[in-house]
This record gives sequence, structure tokens and C-alpha cells, in this order.
Amino acid sequence: MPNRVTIADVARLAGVSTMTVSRVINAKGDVRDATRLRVQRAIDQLEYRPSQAARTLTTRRSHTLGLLVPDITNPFFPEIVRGAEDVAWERGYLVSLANTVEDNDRERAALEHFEAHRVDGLIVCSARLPEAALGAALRRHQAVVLLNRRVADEHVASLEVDDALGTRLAVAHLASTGHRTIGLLAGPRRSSSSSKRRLGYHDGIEAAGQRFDASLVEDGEPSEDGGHRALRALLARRPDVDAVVCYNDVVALGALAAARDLGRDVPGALALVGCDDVRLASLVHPPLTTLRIDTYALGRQAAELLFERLRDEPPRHVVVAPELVVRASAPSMPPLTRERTRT
Amino acid sequence: MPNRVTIADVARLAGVSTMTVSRVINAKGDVRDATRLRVQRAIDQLEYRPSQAARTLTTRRSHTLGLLVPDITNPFFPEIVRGAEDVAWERGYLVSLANTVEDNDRERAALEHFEAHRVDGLIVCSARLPEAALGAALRRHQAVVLLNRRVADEHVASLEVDDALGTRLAVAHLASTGHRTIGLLAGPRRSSSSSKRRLGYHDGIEAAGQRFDASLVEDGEPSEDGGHRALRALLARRPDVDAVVCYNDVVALGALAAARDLGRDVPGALALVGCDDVRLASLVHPPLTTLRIDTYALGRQAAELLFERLRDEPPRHVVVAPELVVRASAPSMPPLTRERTRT
DNA sequence: ACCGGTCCCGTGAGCGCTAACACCCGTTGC
DNA sequence: GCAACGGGTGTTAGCGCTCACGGGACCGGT
Repeated sequence: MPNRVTIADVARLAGVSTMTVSRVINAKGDVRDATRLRVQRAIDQLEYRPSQAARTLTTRRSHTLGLLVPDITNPFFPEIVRGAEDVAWERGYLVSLANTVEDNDRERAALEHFEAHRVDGLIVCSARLPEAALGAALRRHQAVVLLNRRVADEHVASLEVDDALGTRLAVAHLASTGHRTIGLLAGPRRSSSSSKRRLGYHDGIEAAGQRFDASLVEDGEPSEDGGHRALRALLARRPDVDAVVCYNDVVALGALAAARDLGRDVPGALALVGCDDVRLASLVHPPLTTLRIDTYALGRQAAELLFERLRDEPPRHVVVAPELVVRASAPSMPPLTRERTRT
Repeated sequence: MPNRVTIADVARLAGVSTMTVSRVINAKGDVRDATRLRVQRAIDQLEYRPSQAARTLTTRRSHTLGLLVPDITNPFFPEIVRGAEDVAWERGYLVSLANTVEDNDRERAALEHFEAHRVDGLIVCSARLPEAALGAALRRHQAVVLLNRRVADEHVASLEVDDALGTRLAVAHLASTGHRTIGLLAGPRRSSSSSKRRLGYHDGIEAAGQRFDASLVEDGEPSEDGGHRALRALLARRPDVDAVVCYNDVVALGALAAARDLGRDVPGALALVGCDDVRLASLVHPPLTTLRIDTYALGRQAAELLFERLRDEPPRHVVVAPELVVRASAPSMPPLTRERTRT
């Protein structure tokens, strides 16, 4: 590691002032073609790379975005990260990533860490912090986009999946295919998408002319294990359940395993609907009926919303609608017909 | 966004010099308890966060690691990223992520980007750049760990999966369960794990007393689509193939779909072995026989190796062995027995 | 001849920290 | 009594850039 090349070295070699070199690099102000060429040559020859740290110090722009996810290992997030990183890349920005690991302290600490690093903007996915703490932490950042969470702060943009609609669609689908006792694996209480799903479930049930019954709703962790446990608990209480809407696909996978363990045929004895359309969903057996969201596009849009904020445009609040994808775990035909078509 | 609080503000409020504040923050040098307390209170009151940019400028340490992956969307990588990020986090480091998208220009550009941002260290996963370009780019970084790639440069540490061993194990397993015409979906030529797999395949075939035949090897992109295409190409040329070892699980998934499309029963008419033991592998139908690697641990270890380099310890070259996980896509029993046990 | 304007480039200051040293003062040693 | 020492603190300079100026050269208009 030789001593770093600085802008002064380039300036000396090119026979100009550092300011001229700076102007060439940033394509700002007028520089004569001949000069620009000399500078360019010096840069190439010395393999000079401007220090982003020094630039950050003077311009107060780090050209870095912070991206906070609960857990990159959850198949919902890599696509989002990829989408956001692609957009950042196109704009010459770098993305710093932090996992909160579903831990409030770590979430808070990560937000501070990003602050110390002076990220220009922040995308926070599925924040779990309570409103007050989250609001306080975000207020210290210049530009923030919240994914699947809303906060009462005028300068924070947000991007949400319409989970209520999704769950409503799922319930409607199940009801229309003859299911009379539809349960809900509702996920973690503090998550905002969970409460939206509860809402959509309630509305969907009533819209289908059925009676809402709280004993058909079961909380649980958003993991395979959580889904497994939740379905067993639900079926123990309400063995008459003939269909279940799950918090997400991972939970649905756990539920699927539980159904198999309990000897319940899916979809014959129990129809299952997931959510997110993770790639897994189409590959398991039976393939999962689920609610599709284009997560890559979600990530891109989150970044776009952030750059809008960085250009000082007013924060927007975008809601995207999921789309029901019907597969074998909750097929289109009513149960009786389905039995006939089976070989 | 009010004006940023600086160290000078804290110093003024606490009635000391900025140097003393700095000493408190960095727990460096001696400060009287009473003074430390006053400074601490001032920091808390002003909610002061030291600017990492300024620190980077003076200390030449950014407390940031760069992490380069081909594509975070490939299920092999999130666990690695998570492992590396966890270790970085424990050490107070932030991780900047870049996807190369299997594009050499972007890979090169990302390395430069990281250089401009003065990351303290770099983890590069599955670099695709040709040796010369890669070496040149890496030489400009202080500390580098290469994952699944080796480079002739004494200061670069590396961490490799023994893919040759893995493939050998897979071939041995297939041969011992009665398969006589074993193919290989070898992945992208320029990838180093691909050449290691070719090697292991060759050795495995000969060790099993069979004859190596180049027409049984098929290249392809490391994606589902690539696997689909590759298997079709291979079977078109060699319809007699009765088992296939795949570049990774994602490719195996594509191959599985292709087999289904061609009406080939798996494992009845074609046994399939994947690689990586992505979670998907155990959930598809039939579950994939594959080579397991603890990717989370891999990510952690990569970061550990990097921190060793940052402490100026000599670079190490670690090789981890994969482990064969037998599932239904290439079961333990020889084909004939397997037919009987079917219901 | 003078003024204003545009193009091109340099000067000086300062972004917010910390390394290195200088300094002061109360001990301790002889 | 004075040197030597070390804990506690301040001073100075500079890390590598860019902002805000300023100013010379050269143009055209009056």
C-alpha cells in the first residue's frame, strides 16, 4: 500500500491548481479542452481516486445510502436489496446494509451508526421500533423512506404493500371456493403488516357473509417454526378450520409441514394461502397459492422515493397492490369438483 | 435538519478542549473522571455523533467493509452476507454491499467505488474478473479476502469451498447407487468453482472405474434458466444419461423442471445432485440430494479472515469441505430397490 | 477609451476531526 | 532543594477535498 495519491499530486503533474482538477472531476465550471485533457491524463497516469471522505467533509454528501432490513436471510428481502442497490448504483451511490435481527436495540444502534457515517438517505424495511423511538431516530436523518410502515412525520416518505387488500382477496378466494371456516395465522403483533392483515381478514370474512370469530386468529413468529406452531395451536382450538391465510410464505411453509405432520391433506382437508410469492412458493409441493408482490420493483421504487427526497421533492406515500396467484394449495375449483379431477 | 453538532460544540458546553472530548469518545489517553462525566453529559445533551467522514480523513480508517457479491438474489449469498455483517457489526464496522450482476465492468467499477470510499477491507465473493484485472484492482486495497477464488498475490487471504471434493463425493454416491452414465452441468466457464467441479468430476468418474467423456459435460449460466437449458442440451446429445451433478442448487432446480418437462421421472429415470444445500433444496419435490456448506459460517469466517488482515496478521488460505446430504432426488438405495419401495 | 460581460483559472479558507507535541502541576527520589 | 516523572489538559497543524471569491485576458458595444 503506497501512499495515497492526492488531488495535489495530480495538480502538480498537470501543472494546474487543485481547483482545476476538482472542476475536471466534477464536470463543474468551465475548463479549456486542452487543460481538461492534461488533467485527465495525469489522473489516469497516477490512477488517482478522489477520497470520498474528504469530499463528504466539504460537501456534506457521502454518496452512500443506508439500508436497514430485519434479516437479509428472509427470502423477501434480497430482491428488495437488489432493486435498491441497482438504482443506487445507477446514481453513483453505494449502499450500506445492516440487519436488525428482529432486535430493537440493534435497530436503534444501526440507525445511529448510519447517522455517524452521514448516509445521505435511509431506507428502513419493516421497522419494528415503537413509534416514538422510530420517529426520534428518523428525525435526525435528512431523507428517509419507510417500507411497510408509516410514521407520523411529514418528511418521511413511505412505500407500503396493501396487505389488507391482499388478505381480503385471499379470504374472498377461499370463501368463493366453498370454504366456510377460514383461519388466519396473523404473524407478530407489533408488525404493522400484521395489523393490516387482521383488518383485511375481518373485512373479507364479513364481505363473504360469514361471521368474524377471534378464535380463528392465531399470532406467531414470522418463521417456518412459527408457522408450524401457530397452525397446530389453531387446529387444536378449532379442528373445524378448513382453510388458512398465512402471514407470509415462510409461515405458510411451516403450516404446510404442520398439516402434513397432522395428516391433513392440503388442499383436500385444508386449503392454504401464503403471501409474498417468494420463489419457494411455486416449488414446494403442493405449490402455494399466494399473494404476489414484485419485490425487486419494490426495492427500486423505495430507492426512487429516496432520491426524490434527496432532490427535496415532497415525500410521497405509495401503496402497491398485491395480486392473487392461484396454485394447488388453494385451487380455483370448489373442493367437490376438485376431488373428481384427481387421478 | 438543523446544523450538525460538532465536537467543538460539545467542547464549549463541557468547558474543555476538543481534544479532551476526542479522548473521551475514543477512550484513549487519561481523562479525570469528573471531566469525563462533564463531557459525557454534554454529548448526551447535544446528541452529538462524531462525523465518520472527518475521522476517516484523519485516521485513514473508515470503519467500513466492502462486500462484493455476484447477486444477492442468489440464495447462496444472503447467508454469507448476514454472517459477514454480523461479525462486522460486533466490531463496530459497517458493510457496504455491491452486486456485480455477473458483469465484469460492473465488478471492476465496484472495486473502484469501494476504493474511493476508502473501505478498510474487502470481501469479494466468486470474482469473475480475469486474473490480471482482479489482481490489479485488489492490489490497491489494504486488506482483501477472496471467497471461492484464489489469486497469485501474497497479501490476499482466501476462503474456498472444496468443490472438487464435493463433486467427487457426488459422483461416487451416484456410481455406488448403480448409475453408469453420469453427466455434469458445469456452470459458467470463467468461474473458478466451475473448473474445480470439472476436476472433481473427472477424478470421481475415474475413481469409480468409469470412462471420462467430455460429451457428458455441459456449460451454462448459474441460474434456473441456465440449468433448464443445460439439461435439455445434455439430454439431446446424450439421451442415455441416467444421473446428473449440477453446478449448484439453483441450476439443479432448473434441471428438475426440465426433467419434468421432458417427462423424465426424478429419480426414477434421472438422478439429480445439487450443490450448496440452499433451503429450497429440502423443500422442492423431490427433495434435492446436495452438498451442504454452512454458508452463514462461511460469511463469518470471511469477515474474521479480513479482520486478521486488518490487524496485519499474515493472510491465510482456508478450505472448507462440503458434506453430502442424501435426499430423494438421488437416494441411497440403488434404482431397482427404490422401485419396489414405491407405493 | 471605457465599461460590462464571459471564459478560464488561481487563492484562501474551512469542512470536523485527531496525531503529535507542549505544557502545567503535584509527586517522588536523592 | 532541584531534577525527573507522569497524569491531565491545551495548542497547532493538517488529513484531502471544494466553496466562494477574485482577477486577468479577451470580447463586443457605445
